[in-house]
Amino acid sequence: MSRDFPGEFEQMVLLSVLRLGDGAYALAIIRELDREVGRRVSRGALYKTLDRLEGKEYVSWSTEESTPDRGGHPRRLFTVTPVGVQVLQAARVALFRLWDGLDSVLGERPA
Amino acid sequence: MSRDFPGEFEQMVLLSVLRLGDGAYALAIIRELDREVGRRVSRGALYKTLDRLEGKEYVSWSTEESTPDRGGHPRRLFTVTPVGVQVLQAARVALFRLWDGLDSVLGERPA
DNA sequence: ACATCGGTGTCGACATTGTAGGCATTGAAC
DNA sequence: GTTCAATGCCTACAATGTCGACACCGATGT
Repeated sequence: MSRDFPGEFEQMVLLSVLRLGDGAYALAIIRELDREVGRRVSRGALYKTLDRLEGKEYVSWSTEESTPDRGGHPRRLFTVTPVGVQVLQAARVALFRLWDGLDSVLGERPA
Repeated sequence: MSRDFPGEFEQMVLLSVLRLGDGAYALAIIRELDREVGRRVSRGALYKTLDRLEGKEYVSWSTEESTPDRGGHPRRLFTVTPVGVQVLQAARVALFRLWDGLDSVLGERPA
């Protein structure tokens, strides 16, 4: 029984994938989250979430073709599916609705 | 080991409590969530979340003094603590950061 | 009186999401 | 050929999300 609303972390991961464009593989996502919002997560945590997002068809992926400079597994490059984008839009709309009128409490909208 | 980031639903509940001001008791919150973002939850679900928020000291409450017109337990009136407000602010800033630059994908910011 | 109903809050159980740490693989560097 | 770094994968556990059933008590009917 999948919810309509992605979890808090799922949402951030989806957004990071969007931001990274073609470079969205796991380690890059981790760095992005750390850089942008100071969120530190382990690889295991991230992969788990990515797998779940894949299960809900919010993301899909393909392995990188170019030979990995440094060995090991090839990178998995993620992209957000149209459904994933929809869900993000819906989540954003919902939050804006709830934030509306609360500027005096929460402060001005961040730039 | 409490996280810094409130869960997705926790956040919405906190926002609803803020919106409702003094009228923030459980049933009102449920109606608010349904009205604003179309989210339907049972009372059990909500109380559980409110209790957890209390545990983290993001909300506090007091029972309504005025005699309840219709019997039963007195209403619990919730308020968001300063810490709760802080957390909401932080969450909002984080999301704004991640949304930044994605308008072409997510569409214009909702009013 | 008595049963019923409607608005409350409470509890116990289970599903989903969040999180870490350790293992496996392979090329490069020494 | 040993070590190291960059990957991905798996198992286990913690936190959050969710419901349904229960208990309480005033009002309202009968």
